[in-house]
Amino acid sequence: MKKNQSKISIKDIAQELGLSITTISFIINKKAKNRISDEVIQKVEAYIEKVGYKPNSAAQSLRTGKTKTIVFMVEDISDPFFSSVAKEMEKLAFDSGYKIIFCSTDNKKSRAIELISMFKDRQVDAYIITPPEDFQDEIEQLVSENQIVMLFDRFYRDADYNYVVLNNYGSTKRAVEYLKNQGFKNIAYVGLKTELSTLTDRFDGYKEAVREANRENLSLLISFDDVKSEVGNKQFEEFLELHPEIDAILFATNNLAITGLKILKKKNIQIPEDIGVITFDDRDLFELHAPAITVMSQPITSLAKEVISGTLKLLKRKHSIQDKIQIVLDGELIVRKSS
Amino acid sequence: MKKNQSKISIKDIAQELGLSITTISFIINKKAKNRISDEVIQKVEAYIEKVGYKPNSAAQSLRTGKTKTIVFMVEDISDPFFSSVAKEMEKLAFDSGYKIIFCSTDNKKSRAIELISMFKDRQVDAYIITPPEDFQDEIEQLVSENQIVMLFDRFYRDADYNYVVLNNYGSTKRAVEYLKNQGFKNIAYVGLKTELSTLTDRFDGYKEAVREANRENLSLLISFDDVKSEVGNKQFEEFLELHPEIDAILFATNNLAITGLKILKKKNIQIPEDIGVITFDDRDLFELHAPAITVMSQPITSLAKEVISGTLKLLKRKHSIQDKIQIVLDGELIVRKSS
DNA sequence: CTGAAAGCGCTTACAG
DNA sequence: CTGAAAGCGCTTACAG
Repeated sequence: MKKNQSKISIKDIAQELGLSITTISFIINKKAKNRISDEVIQKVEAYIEKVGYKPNSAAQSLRTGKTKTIVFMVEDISDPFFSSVAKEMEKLAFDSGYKIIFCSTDNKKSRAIELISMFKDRQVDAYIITPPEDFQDEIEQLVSENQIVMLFDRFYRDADYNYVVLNNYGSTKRAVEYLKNQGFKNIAYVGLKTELSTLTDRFDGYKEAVREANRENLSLLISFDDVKSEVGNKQFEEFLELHPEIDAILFATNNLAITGLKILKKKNIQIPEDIGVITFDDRDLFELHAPAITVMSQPITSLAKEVISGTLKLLKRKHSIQDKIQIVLDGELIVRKSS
Repeated sequence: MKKNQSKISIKDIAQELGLSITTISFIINKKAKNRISDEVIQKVEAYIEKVGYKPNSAAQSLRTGKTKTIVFMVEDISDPFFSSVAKEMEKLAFDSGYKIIFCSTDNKKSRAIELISMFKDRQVDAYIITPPEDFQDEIEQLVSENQIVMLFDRFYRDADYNYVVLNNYGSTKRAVEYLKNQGFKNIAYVGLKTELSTLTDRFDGYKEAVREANRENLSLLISFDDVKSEVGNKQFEEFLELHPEIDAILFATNNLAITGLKILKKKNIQIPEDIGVITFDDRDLFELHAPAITVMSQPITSLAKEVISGTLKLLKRKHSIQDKIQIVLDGELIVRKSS
């Protein structure tokens, strides 16, 4: 009883009970129905329970080629949006017997390539990927190797992959229309200079909304790497000075909003009296801010559920040539004082 | 060239080059020195490079008993403190050939037990654990099974395990002394009702600091589960009403501070005029808050580095009976407007 | 209803 | 300096 339990193998059990390893294996894998007598099943299951036997997963992987592992490659696991999704996903995956390995690309293509190459050695069963810029060739390569790939947060409009994303276009349009209905006239958009669908869709949604309202397109696009730097701060300041007519701003990401709020505070601009504010992604920061910030919140739990259930569905499929899983969810507008 | 590269095995290479798999294996594992001729080594390495061969990790694991996997069991991966540490750890571990699996216990003992049992099947090489309450027996069990265990963020003062933690006692004492020097008289402590060393050490540091200053112990301890609920809010409000003399508050965790700041705002209490504020853990929220909040920040990068380098050191050891790795790091006081 | 045996892809003690 | 072979712990096609 005091022996190291991880040393018990199927062979030990077979020997102990006077059965073959075949029989034990069938019972463990629930493939015993109509093959093994109930009496034997009972005896084996009781024994397994008693000694706390757990199959060696390395041996199973070697034999079956499956590792029961899913990689979740995000932009940045310390970003509250991704870490919240990760937490929800983790539990769902564990409950289905899969473990998840998280990794961050920092939106760097080179890092993402490194990571994928590393995980190929480890033979993971599926990839959930938040691709960085200019990454479609790598995704295509992975798919062509018959790997299971699920895109998350961003996708490629012209390609037929599996994905779970927000309705960025519609959610942004809705946010702008809300600001318009609140009486704001000159609504600006502060976004990222990037080809990622998440951001281009948001920008398109904004442009369409102002076009429909016959208003001017007042937009500033900042490079990803500049957002948290002085360069980004300066660009935003200059943008405000160049367009004194702006009376509301839609920030396309929570990091942009944080940068923007700092500058607005520094310039002593009152929210919402001088400028109304709304941003993507809810964070407790926005709720606690004075004034509290209106947000277009992403449905974290639903996104996580769709990603995992979609990926598990793909893992169960026999052929990869079936329909793609393509899910688009709407954001939720949470109105606070800033607008 | 277009063949599925994951199908290449050591056997294929041996056959192709007219060598034995032994030779190939030695070269792959850098054990070829003084055994294999340089000429052969060169030839094999070139071929491996050319075909992009990667060893099958399941087979390696089965053979060696090592999985090159580390589990990092945190309280909550969506908490900014843990996700920031996780991100730093991830890179360091990957660079050493280890992958990390994150999981959250939500400070629930039952969940933590489930997770450990699950990872035992997977035979991970090491456990980095942020134990929930009343978990010492489980840690002891794991250690007695010769598993590699590294405690993080919290530890057991009376037991000799490996750990990397903050100097919670000293850092809290320093924070209180700073408030005292700023002229605050009645400094309150808002903490958690728990036996976790992190929190008891912080509370002890506070108590010692007020004792030395001949001031009263003004403290409120809230249950972990109540922090983000109405119960916690009410407890904090009542505490303030009961002690109108309080002119400064030290929050022991960032979540407590968020709750507290919401209430202070609601009650229209001015910071720092009416009450000075300082909290543990830095978050951009605190920097952006009006006024910006003074924090006792944890050295995320150093903590992550110590945890990983310590764990890797343990993994390299032959005998588990050597000295424990026990690291204590100081917090950094970042002074802002709130104090 | 049950079992003997091959084989997944490695590592390494042993032999030469 | 190089190789034949055992064995890690499973799963499963095949035989009875």
